[in-house]
Amino acid sequence: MADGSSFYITTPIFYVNDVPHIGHAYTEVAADVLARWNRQAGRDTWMLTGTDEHGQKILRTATANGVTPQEWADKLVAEAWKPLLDTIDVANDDFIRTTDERHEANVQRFLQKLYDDGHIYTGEYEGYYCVGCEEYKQQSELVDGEGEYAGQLVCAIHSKPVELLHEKNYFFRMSAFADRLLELYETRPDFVQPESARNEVVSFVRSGLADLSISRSTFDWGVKVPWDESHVVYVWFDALLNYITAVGYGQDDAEFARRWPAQHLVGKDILRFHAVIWPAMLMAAGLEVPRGVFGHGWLLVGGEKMSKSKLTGIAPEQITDTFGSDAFRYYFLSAIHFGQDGSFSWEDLAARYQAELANGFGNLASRVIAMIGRYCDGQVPSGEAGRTDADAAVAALEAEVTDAAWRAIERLHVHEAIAAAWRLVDALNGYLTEQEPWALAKDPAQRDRLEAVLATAYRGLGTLAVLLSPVLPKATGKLWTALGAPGTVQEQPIDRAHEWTPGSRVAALEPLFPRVEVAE
RNA sequence: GGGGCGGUAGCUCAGCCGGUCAGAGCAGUGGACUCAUAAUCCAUCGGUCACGGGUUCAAGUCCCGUCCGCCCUACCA
Repeated sequence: MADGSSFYITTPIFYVNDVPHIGHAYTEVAADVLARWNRQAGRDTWMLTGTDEHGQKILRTATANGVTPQEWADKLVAEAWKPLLDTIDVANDDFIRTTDERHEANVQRFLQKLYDDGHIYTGEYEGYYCVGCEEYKQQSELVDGEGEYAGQLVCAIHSKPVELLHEKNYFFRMSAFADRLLELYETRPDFVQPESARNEVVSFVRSGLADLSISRSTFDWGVKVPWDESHVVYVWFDALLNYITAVGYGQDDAEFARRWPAQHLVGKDILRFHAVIWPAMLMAAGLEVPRGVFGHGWLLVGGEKMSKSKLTGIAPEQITDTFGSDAFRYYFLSAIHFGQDGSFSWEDLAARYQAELANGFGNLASRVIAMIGRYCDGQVPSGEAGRTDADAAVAALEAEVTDAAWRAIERLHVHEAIAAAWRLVDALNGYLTEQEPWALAKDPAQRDRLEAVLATAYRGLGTLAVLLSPVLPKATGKLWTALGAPGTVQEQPIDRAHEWTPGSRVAALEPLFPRVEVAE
């Protein structure tokens, strides 16, 4: 079970040039559920998210829009990225921007230390640079252009011409850390999850690591290299450091010691930055490597990957406007095996909303609350006198799923945790059908049994409220109120969900997941 | 070119070291029930397990090849 230990979880910081789509929201929601769950289990929890605001692409976009890059970033943070967190009900503890003073100053501190310790050298770099990708491309990543770009080499991802750049750069001796990285993957097999992601990382590092160019001098929108202000720090090197600058690196040792190391959650497309470059940077600085890096899958829409670069995304509001934030959270975290790619479709979303949330959980809550209102005048019965083995079985299941869910969360298997809780939803619906409290209510002689059945259902419902509160914070909050239970549902120890304290009276409950009329 | 992953009921997916492995959920169909959001519960229809070979007493489950989708990673220019 949980102790008071620290749990620090991060999402990637969003590149402000993008428009939020459900892929971004998926990562956020996953991190948020893990954070809420750990927090509710008594761990000293911290969830960080934020924005990545430097780099040539943002400079160019801002210029094209006639504003400074800072103004551009401010606008997008205020109008797109922070609102996204509200849209999907994310309760992050902090939001870092790479333009924050606390970040920039300590990126410089970090870099200076690496420089002083001999991990950085001056070199010459020539290569094809894709502005869209913010990185130099290998020949294999380029294709011949078509149409207006015929005859030129273009980036395979962006289909835009690359530029041949030749610049003096500062290089990070990443190659020196290959052996230590391999040892890390070896001794901590769960450092990179899932297994498939780990295998790719290992084979990548085994094939040899090159040093990393970490500065740019062709533009100036970035953190200045402290010993050479004609250079700015490479945007990825800058961005990765947010995970430590946000928790006190360089300026609050106590806070840093309390939080670090973090569990990182990333899309598998940026796994390498987090599982190779980032640990190497930390090793060079003499800091602890992350607790782990989990690379989740992509959301497939119509069989195709949703793309950050191609802006083929679906906006989260399209879903939450109709189904609500709880349904958004539930759908993506339960329907998709966390770590694997998952198919999204409106049909599937609507079907699961209806079958699982409305008819399964929501209706269960309605019928139990309604029966206590009707048969017990709203008084929560103790039910002690009429218990049978059936009630003991439900109680045992509550304990079992509570335990199973928590074990799943500890392994970051969110979908398993939800599935465990859902076993209780199904069991309670079945229990009610078998026990037929509505029939018991017609016979005064069965009064004790009726109260026992309703008490058992009531208890089970409360356990569900606690267990599902990280995933369905809004609905379980309403349910908690209807149950008349003391305090808030978020205050209940989730690793002992089945031990919640019942209330004395139930209150009316509106449908938690109203039926949705679906177009098409 | 190498490496890896996937192709199982209409849909989304489980099936570890070969022997009730042909499954689950949803959808569909039939029935029961009425506390509840026309809900719930029970039963049931449904698959040549991508394709072709092979190993074996026995293969979605191992081997070889082919096709399709995807990921990682080279080389030549």
